[in-house]
Amino acid sequence: MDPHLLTTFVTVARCGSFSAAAAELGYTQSAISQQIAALEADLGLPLLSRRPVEPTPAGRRLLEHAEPLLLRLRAARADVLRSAAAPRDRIALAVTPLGFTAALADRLARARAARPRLEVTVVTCGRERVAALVAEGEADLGLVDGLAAPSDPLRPPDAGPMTTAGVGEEDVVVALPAGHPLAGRAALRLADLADARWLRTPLCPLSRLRALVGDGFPVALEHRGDDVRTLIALVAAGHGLTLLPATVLGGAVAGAVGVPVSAPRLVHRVELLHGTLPPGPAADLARALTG
Amino acid sequence: MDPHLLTTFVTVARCGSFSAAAAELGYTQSAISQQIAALEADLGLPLLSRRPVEPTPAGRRLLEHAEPLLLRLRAARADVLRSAAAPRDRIALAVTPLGFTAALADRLARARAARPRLEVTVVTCGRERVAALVAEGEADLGLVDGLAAPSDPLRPPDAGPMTTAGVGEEDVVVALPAGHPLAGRAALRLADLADARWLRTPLCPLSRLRALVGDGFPVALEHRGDDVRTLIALVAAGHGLTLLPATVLGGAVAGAVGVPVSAPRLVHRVELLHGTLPPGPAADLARALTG
DNA sequence: TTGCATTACGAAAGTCGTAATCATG
DNA sequence: CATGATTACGACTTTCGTAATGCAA
Repeated sequence: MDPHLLTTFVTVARCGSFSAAAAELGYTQSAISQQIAALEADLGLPLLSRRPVEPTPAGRRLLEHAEPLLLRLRAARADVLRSAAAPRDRIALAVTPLGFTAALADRLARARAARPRLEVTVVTCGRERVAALVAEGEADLGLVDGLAAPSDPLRPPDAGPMTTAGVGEEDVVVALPAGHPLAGRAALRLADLADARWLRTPLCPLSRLRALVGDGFPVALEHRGDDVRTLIALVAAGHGLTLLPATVLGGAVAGAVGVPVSAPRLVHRVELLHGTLPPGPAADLARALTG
Repeated sequence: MDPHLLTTFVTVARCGSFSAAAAELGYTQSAISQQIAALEADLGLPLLSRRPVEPTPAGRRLLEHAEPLLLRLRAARADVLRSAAAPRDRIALAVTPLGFTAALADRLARARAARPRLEVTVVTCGRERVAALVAEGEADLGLVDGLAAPSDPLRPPDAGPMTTAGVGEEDVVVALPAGHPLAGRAALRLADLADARWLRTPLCPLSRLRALVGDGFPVALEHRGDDVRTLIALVAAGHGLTLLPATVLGGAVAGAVGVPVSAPRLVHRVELLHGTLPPGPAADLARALTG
């Protein structure tokens, strides 16, 4: 179970081909074949069926372990290296699209005012990638958002030991087309909307919604991507509903209306993610964001 | 960051000596020296100070990552192997001393009655070890106990992906010497006992208690080991207080008295731990224990 | 001097690439 | 057949053990 072989294995599984994986990893077909053979010999199990190249049941099981394992390995390496590195005046912030709220942007601005020389990079990406970037030390701090019961933690993806701290909670609204029969209501119960058609979007994962509220929430349309304006346009055009933070869809925006959720009590929560921070700008910024 | 080198590193760090680690791992002194050198070269950092052999700050950081990482690696391997193995009529159960309650023993007995050919092994050990045994597949099921707020999960140590399920909660009592001024009370508030002297014992971790109740609970005596009778004897002799499940210290036992805790609301909770179980005796037993 | 880590070096094993071979759609 | 995985084999690299060397109590 050499990580080297594991990396090759996940690449082959992803590519569905030995030769494609060889090209991607800069090896020859033959080397890949030998590595997979070595891994299979080590475990005493076939991991891939050939022609077409697909993981066997055991291979699928290994895949589930391998990715997070390799991530943790990179994270450990990065953390040790970082712990010995000199603090730098460059900060990288990884944020989910709805995680970087106006309030947090303000706090960041105030913190920067006190440290004018501080270079800041902000990267927007999905929650798993945020966690991975923070774990691997590519980002010093991460901001992930999600639905939660009030003051409940978010449970970000496990990418190794990491500190989390809530940095903001705000109300949640149902995004409805302006002409929707319920658009005029003062508040809505989510249970009453479980049979409506919903948008599947990374900005509001339906799986999370079902875990918090219950079954239902059938998918009307899938939206891939980060852009909130696209999402609101889809809602406005009646393709389906979604949930958004109240500050994002305050009143009526571009043909969509946000109606507060009265039950169950839900909040849009933002959490700060970081590894063990050495004293320096990153730690200061973490304090500033925590408020 | 080869796991092989990592294993060598943690062994050397634990032994505090290259030669002792060499003996333990079945290598020569020279090989160990070369492996540590390779790891240090890979990270570009000194990890051990020599004479005496002690981890450097970077080495300490690496140690924190290495142990759980290696555990997860073994766990992944075991899980893949297990997923492909035929179900066997032998079950191993890893339990913490207070995790294997009478109620659970009964459920186990009933489950065995239905499957007379089932061989069962029960291993008692600490919570980390239970988690590790389950993760590595040495045990099919684990039972860990701990203090928690009612219906709150226990958060067992992270040893890889694992399913947890509550299998029992019962009240908690403060164990007091029979002659203690408070021994006659119907109930006690823990906050009032924060200044009393407490026993440090793995059966009731004070760190957990402090996290749930607050600071205080100074240590009067440390007890290492699993034996509840020893613990009760220590309480009876006035060496300090501890918390126990109500069924363990129901009335007065051997000079100690259990007084219910009225505030905060705490329970002694037992959780079942297991990996993904293939259909078979282990899964059946898990169902039986869950009740 | 003694115990223990390091270095030098040769033997053994492992890993990769080239090229031939094999299997399957 | 043709595409793509496997096998054979040689070159190179890595890793270990033996033995000599270095170093601090």
